[in-house]
Amino acid sequence: MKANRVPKPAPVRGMQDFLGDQANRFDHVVATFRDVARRFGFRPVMVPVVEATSVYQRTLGETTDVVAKEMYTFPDRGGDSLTLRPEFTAGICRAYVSEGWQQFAPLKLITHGPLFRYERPQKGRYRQFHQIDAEVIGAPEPAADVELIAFADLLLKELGISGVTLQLNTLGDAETRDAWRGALVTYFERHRDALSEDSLRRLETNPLRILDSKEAADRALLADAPVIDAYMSAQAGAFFEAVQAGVQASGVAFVRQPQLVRGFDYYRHTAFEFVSDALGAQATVIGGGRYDGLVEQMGGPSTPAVGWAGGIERLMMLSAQPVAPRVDIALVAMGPAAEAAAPALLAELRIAGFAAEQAWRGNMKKRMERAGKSGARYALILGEDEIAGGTVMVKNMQDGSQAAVPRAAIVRRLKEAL
RNA sequence: GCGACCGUAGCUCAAUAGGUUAGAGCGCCGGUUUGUGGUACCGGAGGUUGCGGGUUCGAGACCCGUCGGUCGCCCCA
Repeated sequence: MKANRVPKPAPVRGMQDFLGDQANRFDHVVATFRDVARRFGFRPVMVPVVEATSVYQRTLGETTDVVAKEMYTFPDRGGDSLTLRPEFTAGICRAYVSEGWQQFAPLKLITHGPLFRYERPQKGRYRQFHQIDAEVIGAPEPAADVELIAFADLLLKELGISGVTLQLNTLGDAETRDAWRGALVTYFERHRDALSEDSLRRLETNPLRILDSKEAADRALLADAPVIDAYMSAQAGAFFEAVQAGVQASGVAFVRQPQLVRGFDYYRHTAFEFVSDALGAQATVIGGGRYDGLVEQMGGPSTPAVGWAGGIERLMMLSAQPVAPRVDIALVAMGPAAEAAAPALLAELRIAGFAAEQAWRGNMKKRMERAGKSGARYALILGEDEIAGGTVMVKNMQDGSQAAVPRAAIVRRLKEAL
């Protein structure tokens, strides 16, 4: 009889709970990321989930959607305006300046965690989502860009993800970008009447974005739109050449995508995205680029930097199913004497490095059932007979065979078997 | 913010064109087996059909509203 019905609680819109396979996949993406990062010599950095609103407002660009309508911004009890981080880079640069990390430059950093954007959720897009993130701060060399791209590429391979293509472009240096942008505006102004409604708005807010419009009307105009190469300064051109050569030499396949632009205002030079067509309307799995002016804009010294971020949920959707966490041993202890002896046996097994679990309740059948479901390789049966004889029954869960092993020899014997 | 589709046990779904007591599989609990899992058989618990209103003799099905979900637009990881 349910007296008072409490409505079933739901997670906040666009936020998810993970258990089982989902949680395993999440964990697997992060663990693989850490492992690959280690091979590239990247080190962890931790930064807050919340920053002063100004950290994002100024740097991402006032007119970008993230700043204009997607930030979780709220006043704290002291009246300061805070924002849940919508991306990693700005916060890391803030920390770099706050903590005087220039003394450690060049820094190769990784981090991961939740990000928040107030958007309408859909496939591969959530209000709380998670990213892995890699940044190189304090390196003007194209080799830094190359290494980051190789890092991302190897990560995808290690995750068993295929069918992803690397699109590479340059936005040039500040002069190049400005000149190109000006040419684009002039060009699209001339074709105002042919532009889609959305692109007319983009023309005012972020003209570069017209380049990746999905509207057929817009796409028809793109063929003759000015290409950045025509406005490229010598240095910017040379830089991009070096990046492309390095990526190629790393054995990473890519396609030049001259219409690739990125969402935030701080990007300069290299811009890239690893894209997939298996994510519904979302294409980008990992995206990044160079942001040479950002640290300085934060009030720090002039500092070149590059980085990328990858969506963990998106990587989870693309990765082959990871193996479930391995359980070596399930202990089935029956009777008061056995249950009293269980902790010591478990402690010994765990200290020896085994993944050992114990069923806490039920009759023998139930406990064996649990042992079977846990996927344990061996079940250790400890009952009155074993206690009396100073042994443990070791059962191979694959073939069902079992044998009594002296209690004192148990760890050694399991080490031989596993 | 806009659009389309969808809300039935814990989960995945069913319920002829409105018609008795809303079913099944999986999972869970118990039994066949008072010390042996993965197979099998038997039994059991578990539902205000998202919520509110309306139409009807009668609504899980139809209508309106609302909340939630999914997918798409915008934008992005």
